[in-house]
Amino acid sequence: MQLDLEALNTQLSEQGYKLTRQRRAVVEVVTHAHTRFSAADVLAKAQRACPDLGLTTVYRTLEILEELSAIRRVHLDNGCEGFAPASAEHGHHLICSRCQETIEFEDCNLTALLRRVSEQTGFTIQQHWLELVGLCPKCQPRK
Amino acid sequence: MQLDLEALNTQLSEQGYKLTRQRRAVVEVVTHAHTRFSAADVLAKAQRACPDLGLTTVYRTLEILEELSAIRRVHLDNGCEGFAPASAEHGHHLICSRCQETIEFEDCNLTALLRRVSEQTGFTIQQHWLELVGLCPKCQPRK
DNA sequence: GTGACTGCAAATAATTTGCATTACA
DNA sequence: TGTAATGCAAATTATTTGCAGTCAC
Repeated sequence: MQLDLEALNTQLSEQGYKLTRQRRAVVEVVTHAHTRFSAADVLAKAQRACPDLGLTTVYRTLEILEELSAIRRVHLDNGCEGFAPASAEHGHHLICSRCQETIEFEDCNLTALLRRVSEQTGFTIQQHWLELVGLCPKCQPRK
Repeated sequence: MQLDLEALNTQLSEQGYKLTRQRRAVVEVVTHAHTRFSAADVLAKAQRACPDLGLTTVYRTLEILEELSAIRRVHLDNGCEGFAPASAEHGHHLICSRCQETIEFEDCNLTALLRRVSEQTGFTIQQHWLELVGLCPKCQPRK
């Protein structure tokens, strides 16, 4: 399920955000991304369509897109953060450690686990963060 | 299961690391931590015992402790990273969103989930990252 | 026309590195 | 004593903010 460029532009507009050239360029890149990305990654790609785009605007736009749940924060290898397209209401990401391909999965049936941990610790669990790393089919060694 | 101060010092020593005053102070703080912490947190606490400790050394020591699996990286709310004591070979952390109390749990029975995701996507899953956030018993509102 | 949006440059913040000095084993 | 470890200051890197000019609606 890929993010829809038009739908996202419409949503921005409906929320009162102006559809500037810069925002369109960022949204274009983000909706077509099939890997996780950093703000700098977005800048590099979006500048092809919009050369005068600045990094500040990328940060500001990513912030908006996160609010709209169009993207979600993920972790990059260096420890700091990046973003990935998010279509599901509640989803997690699976990232290829070799080619960085990133896909979203909605199946997070952690109910039993959460209940056990909750019972054992007395904690009330509010949120969970789950991210999987592996090798996508293309990057797996041939047998 | 708490980290053992002496055991960790011994381990450092056996690995060829010198037991300097600074390292002892950092290890002391880390082994007694019951919340996740940043490098700056460690500096502040460890300086009580070792006033001339520098932040650089804290970073360097945390790096070593991570290699030794005595601590594990976790995520802080601001998006960047922190550390938490790690005793289990493979564990995850449960963090109180109010008081920051952090405990480790080893139960991560994600086998079924991992298998499903793997089957659906064709990915070979190598690692998983799981972190839970909730309210510890002390911080839960009274009924 | 006007307020939201922009880029730039400067400010923050977190972390890393170079280097001369110090201290553990 | 020799080498690893240290603190400091400077360098990097990531991100945020202030502000004057610009543009979508």
